[in-house]
Amino acid sequence: MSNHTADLVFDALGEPVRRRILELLHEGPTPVGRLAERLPVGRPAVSKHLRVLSNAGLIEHRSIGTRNLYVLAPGGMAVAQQWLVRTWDTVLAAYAADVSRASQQAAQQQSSPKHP
Amino acid sequence: MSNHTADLVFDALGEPVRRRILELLHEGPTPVGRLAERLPVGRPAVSKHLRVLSNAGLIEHRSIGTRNLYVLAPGGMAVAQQWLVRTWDTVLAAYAADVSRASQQAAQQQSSPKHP
DNA sequence: CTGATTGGTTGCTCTAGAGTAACCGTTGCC
DNA sequence: GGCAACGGTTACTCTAGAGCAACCAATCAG
Repeated sequence: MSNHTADLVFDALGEPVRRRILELLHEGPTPVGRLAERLPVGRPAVSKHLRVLSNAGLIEHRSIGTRNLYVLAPGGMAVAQQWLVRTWDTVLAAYAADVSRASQQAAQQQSSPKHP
Repeated sequence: MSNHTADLVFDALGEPVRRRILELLHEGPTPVGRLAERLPVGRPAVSKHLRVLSNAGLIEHRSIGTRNLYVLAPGGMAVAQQWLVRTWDTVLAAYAADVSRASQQAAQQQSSPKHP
């Protein structure tokens, strides 16, 4: 399924510089040199980050001559949001119920089904 | 601002073990020992990950005697979704498609650039 | 009180990966 | 053709952090 894709996406989003790259790309298509100018890292590091982001489906690149313009791609964000919603789905639905039930369990302190 | 909070959230989500913890907590409140049993790491590592997740607002913990039950918290997910939507706002406008609607449009087999 | 269980913390090792410098390939312009 | 500019890749170093073993603190049962 898209589980491994979610792994790639969140692993890519787990780095601050990569998030900054995405924020910079939010302004529009940008070549690598421009990104490196506005980032506290060099161009090789930016290239690596761009490769990771592209592999995760978060950005796309189009080669125009000797220049590569990078743009945001919606696929990665869709995967991330789907994972977030899927993980928190039942929690958001039954959040209040879990809270009150946990309080009752705290008072009773039972239901300890453990197995070696 | 909520920007540093987003940094905390995505940094917490950037680790595979932490994402597994969140998936396990999706099933309901769970103590630390139970998490360590189902994870490929020991209890000290789980404790550290739980601290990071709690610091990011992704989980909450409830001390019941000598047992600590951990549950998912909705605050962290809200921050993550807000950051995602904010970053991809322009892109979503450019593609003129919502995320959930993109799936339906993909089902209708429109000639749009899609990828697995 | 004593023993047992659960959870958290500390000190330590070790690996993944982030960053850089140097080099190479390609394209565009004269 | 020759030259400059832009990007990507490789080899290498170095640091952040993930993991574990051991120990400590707190709680409940008898």
